[in-house]
Amino acid sequence: MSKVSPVLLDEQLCFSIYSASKKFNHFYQSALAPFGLTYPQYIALLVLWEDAPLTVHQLGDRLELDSGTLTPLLKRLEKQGWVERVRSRTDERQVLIHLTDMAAAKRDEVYTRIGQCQSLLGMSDDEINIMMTELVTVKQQLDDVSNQRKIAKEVDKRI
Amino acid sequence: MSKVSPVLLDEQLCFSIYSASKKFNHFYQSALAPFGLTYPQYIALLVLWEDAPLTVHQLGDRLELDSGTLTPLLKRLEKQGWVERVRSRTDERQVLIHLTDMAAAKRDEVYTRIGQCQSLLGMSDDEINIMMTELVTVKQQLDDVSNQRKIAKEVDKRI
DNA sequence: GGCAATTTAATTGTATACAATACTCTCGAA
DNA sequence: TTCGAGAGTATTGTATACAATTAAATTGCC
Repeated sequence: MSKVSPVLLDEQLCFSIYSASKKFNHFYQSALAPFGLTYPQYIALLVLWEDAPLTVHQLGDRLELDSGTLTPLLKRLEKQGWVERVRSRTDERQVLIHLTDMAAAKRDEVYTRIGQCQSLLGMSDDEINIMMTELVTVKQQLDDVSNQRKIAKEVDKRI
Repeated sequence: MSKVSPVLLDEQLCFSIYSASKKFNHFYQSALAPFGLTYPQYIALLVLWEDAPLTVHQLGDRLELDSGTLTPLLKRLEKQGWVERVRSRTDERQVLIHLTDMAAAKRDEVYTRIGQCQSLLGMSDDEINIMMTELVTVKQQLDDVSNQRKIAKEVDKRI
């Protein structure tokens, strides 16, 4: 006759994170309005500004996104003039994502804009680092759990 | 001749949160697989289990979602037998979301399942509370900034 | 060298999100 | 009382996400 404890939305870490993620999305959408970029488009450009060209797969590794999401996203970025998608000649399976001259030219403008908008949040580097460290731990736990399940499934298959 | 500081993906709090949110989504999808629920469907049910019936608007306030997202989501929950959407008789504009008997009957089963899966994460209540407190602060900052912009726009209009 | 297994992108189908708009319904003021 | 403003929901259009499948290219193994 054990009583089940209720699950209350306001006590769920997942919902805090889900909600914060949506707010950040909105914040960046609005910060990047002068450039017409969405948040996922922006982080794709961030990675490319660090190290272009990259294959779709490499970009997906950094962003934790697959080709189902990236292919249409990159086509939109291409249409807007930020990137070029070029089929690799050494390996015809791969598509290399290059930055255009416009993207290179606008990089510092975007960096500056982001810096200004982030300063509005009034968070210290310390506060940010503490949260990121905690988030790394949570994400690691989530990965571990899902890997355990995958391994369990794999083991089941082989029996 | 001031140099613009680069914006590196791995140093962005937004990306940590975005990525954690996706992992949580996946974690719950998998935890709730026996019930065929997605994460957003699950949190809608959580709110309804706390306090049904609710109007679409009231549910949206709790979940921070609008009718554009909730209407189709609730139709899917209805099709799967979790809720009933009933046009209010006292105010024909409103639609009341009621839980079905099946939803009431399965509540404790879902609560139990979630409790078991969360325990796999191995996080203490303290750790969770600390993170949630920090997230509240971040979200408040994000709200403040976007409200400031809204007010600024409003002021501009009136000039 | 030849072919099965693997790798890489693209495609398909389903489910969020959300801005903008449309459509009812309600309520309050002239 | 009636009409216009506002509220509540649904719809439309665009952009993610991601599982599952497809298609083409490459690699590995004999």
